[in-house]
Parts: sequence; C-alpha cells; structure tokens
Amino acid sequence: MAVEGATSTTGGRRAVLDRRTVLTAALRMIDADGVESLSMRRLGRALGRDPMRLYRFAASKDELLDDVVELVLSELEVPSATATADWEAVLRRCAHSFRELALAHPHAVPLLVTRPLGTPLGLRPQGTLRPLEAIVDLLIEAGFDPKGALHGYRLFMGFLQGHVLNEVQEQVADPDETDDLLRLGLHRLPPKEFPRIRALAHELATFDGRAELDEGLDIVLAGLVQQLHATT
Amino acid sequence: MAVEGATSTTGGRRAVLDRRTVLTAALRMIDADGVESLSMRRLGRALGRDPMRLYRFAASKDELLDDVVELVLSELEVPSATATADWEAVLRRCAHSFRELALAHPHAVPLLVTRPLGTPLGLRPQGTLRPLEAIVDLLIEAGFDPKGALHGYRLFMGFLQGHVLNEVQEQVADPDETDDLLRLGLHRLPPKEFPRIRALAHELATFDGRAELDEGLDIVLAGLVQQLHATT
DNA sequence: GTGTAGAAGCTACGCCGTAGCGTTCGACTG
DNA sequence: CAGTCGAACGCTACGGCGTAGCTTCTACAC
Repeated sequence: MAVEGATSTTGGRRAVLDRRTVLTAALRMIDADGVESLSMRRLGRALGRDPMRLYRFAASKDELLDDVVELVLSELEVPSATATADWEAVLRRCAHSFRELALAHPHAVPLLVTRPLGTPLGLRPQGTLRPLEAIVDLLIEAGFDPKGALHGYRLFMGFLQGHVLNEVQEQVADPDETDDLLRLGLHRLPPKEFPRIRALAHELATFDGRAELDEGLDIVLAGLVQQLHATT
Repeated sequence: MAVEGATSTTGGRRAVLDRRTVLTAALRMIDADGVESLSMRRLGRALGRDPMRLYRFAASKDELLDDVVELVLSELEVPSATATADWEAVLRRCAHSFRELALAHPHAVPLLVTRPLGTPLGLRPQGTLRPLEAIVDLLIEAGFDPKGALHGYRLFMGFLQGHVLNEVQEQVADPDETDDLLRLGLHRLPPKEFPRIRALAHELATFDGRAELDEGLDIVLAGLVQQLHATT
C-alpha cells in the first residue's frame, strides 16, 4: 500500500521522499474519499512514512492544502503569450479546461474555491496566480484597459467558479432509482411549498454541464465584447 | 410538554436550550473566528452547556453546519409570490441582498458555497431550497419555459456565488501599509513572471464590489432577456 | 408519594495536528 | 582510514476533536 516512487539503487532501499510525491498522494487521497478524509497521519501511512516527515514539504496542513490547489491548477490550460489571435476562443478553451479539471477532481472543488479566501494575493502559491496573470495579459493584449481587464477576469473567473459549483452539485441520492423525483430525493419536499422544483425533476436529472457552460460563455463573452467596444 | 420557549431572563433559572439559540451561537462563533474555530465542545462551552446536548438539535456536526447555512440563507431577500411587474429589478434586489449577506458573514461564505456539494437536492435543509423555488417561479412567471428558468437560475446564482467569492477574497496582508504593492504582499511576486498583477496593485486595492456586481448583473440580465425573447 | 419523560451532564474511545527530540546514514573532510 | 556533519527519518507526547453510551436531575401527572 505504500506509494513509492522509483527505488533508486538497492532493491530494499526506498527512494527519498519527494515533494511532488507527497502532493500527488494527497490529491489522490482527496479524489478518492473527499477532503475531510485527508489527514497528515493517513497521508503518512499511505506513503509508508512517519507523518511528521510531511512537515519538510509544508509548514502545516493548511499549507499542504494550498499546495494541492496549486498542483491541480497547474493542469489548467491557460492562455499563453503566443496565442492571442482570438481572445474569445482562448477564454472558451480555458473555461472548458477548468471545467474538465473540476470534473476530474470533483472532491477538490471545495478546496479550489475556498482556499484562496483567507490568504492575501501575494502570499498565495504562485501557481495559483498564473491564471490571473495570463488572463489579464490576454485581455489587455485584446484592447482592454487594465481596470477593464481585471474586471473582465473577475467576471469570467467568477462565472466559471459558479458554473463548476453548480455542476459538481449534481448529486444523485439513489442512482438505482429510475424515477427522477426519487433519484434526487425530491419526493421528500412538500408539494405545496416546492411545486416548481418537483416539476423540474426531469430537467434537474438531465443536466448537460458542457452545453450550459457554453450557453453561459455566450452571454459572458458577449458582455465583455460590448464593454470592449464601449470604451474604445 | 414543559417546553417554555420564552427568551426571558428568568432570574436564576436558565431557559431551556433552544435550537435557534444553538444555531445563532454557532453562526456568531463562525462570524467571529471563522469556520474552523467552531467545535462542538467550544459551542457547548459558549452556551454553558454540555457539548453532547447539541446533538438534540442536529444529528452531527455536519448537519449543524447545514443548519447554519439554512439560518444565513433565511435572511436572504427572495422574490415573493406576489407577482412583481419587473422581474429584472427583483433579481437585482435579490443579488444585492445576497451580497450583503455575504459581507455580513464573510467567514460563512465557504460554508454557503461548499455545503450543498455533497448533499442531493432533496436532502438539503428546506430553507436552502427556497431561493431556487422562488427564482424559478419568478422566471416562469416572466415567460421562461421551465428548462429556461432552471438555466436562468443556475446562471444567475452561479454568477452571484462567483462574485461573492471574488469579493470576499479581498484580503489585505498589511493594513498599515500605504503602498498598494506592499499592502497586498505583491512585492513578493517576481516581476518577470507577474508584471500584470503587480501593475494592477492599485486596481486590486480599490475594489468596488457593489459597482462590479451591478456591472456583472447588466451583462447576465441582458443575456437572460435575450434568451427570453429568442424563445418566444 | 411514585412514575415518567425529557433535559442535562459525565466518561471514554479513537482520531486529529504538530512540538520536541533522538536515531540513522551517506557523503565529505582530514 | 577515522571523524564530522547535515539531511532524512522516526518516536513520543500533548491538548483538542466528534461522538457513543450511560447516569443524573427536574417537573409534572397521577
């Protein structure tokens, strides 16, 4: 059960514990059983190491969680300096990349949206700030003034976070049940008070996140385009 | 039943512990010191009661947190059944109410966006579902078909959550510092890699959440109006 | 009184994060 | 070669956590 990297020399000799190994093991643990299942002791056990060893790579559990967020975000496809031909297409691509990341690590989503809350910008892991830098750069390159670019980033990223939160909520109470009302547990809601929700059972059960993301992107990007043209 | 719900200060006699008292005390604790400062034992101590007593009102700490979310959301100004002529204005009002709620309880925001994630719709506290019911009702009343209304709700609420997450992040590293770069700790960022962010120090430091919410609402609501006209 | 139901409290178990300190071991110095 | 040193690693312990199980208290019905 011990997760080990490449054993270097002698067969019985374990490789030196490595920051990346620790973080990926932590992420794997979160992916498997959720954030609250991750403890320093269990992570140590999974790595076959003393839990205290982990403090070589993160000063505290909080910092380790921040680093996990950085690890996840490192997979995000972010606008690069070269591809600035069509900034709308680039943002679309980035949005879908973010969505796919969230779907690949649904249990990490609470971390993604929550960890930055307590930490001032400058103290966050730098990998966490790359999307901000890249998108603001993209928008300025596209003609926005700095303030407009920042607002655009916030609108875009806020919308994205909201969408992902919506989509990851898609939780089924009883997957074996075929009736939509029962699948979502909606039968427990008093019909007098929640007629609309109950009537939406089918729509709720057949949620197409990808299409809805594009739908939202249409609106958000149109808004940004209009703001761009209004200021120039 | 000898349950006297009176809040009266009955001289030497303590009032019977009450669900609402427990939840408001929990919320006060979160407001004061953040979510992770809330423990059953500390909450019990704050109420002058045995921690185990709290399990009369919530089956677990998780459920108690869900109930705190419900309590916070109960203050949200949600569209009422009395049909209002202008649904856009109602949504605007609701959005600002949500924002004010978040600013009043910034430490509870992680809970607000995070708690629903693990729980199927039908199993969530009912107070949590009232905004969904009300807004979908409003949109259908305004002419959307059910599916469109649901999509509209998701877009609206997702945007709102995103905005609030953005605004609550507004954290200052060093409030005494006058220089914007230092206030946000941005001086730690390597200038070569983060030129845009560093240049945005002033814009970041002077964030007008209210105005930016309205800005975003303009875009989102315009998008909804257009969708409404496209389908009819 | 006596019974009873609900409110309140106590103890204990197995976890948790992490401070402090000791041990092992490979590589380098002389 | 012996000696030194720093990094990698582990153990123990402390105070706090969520909560299961059980006992005690109190107010009222009879």
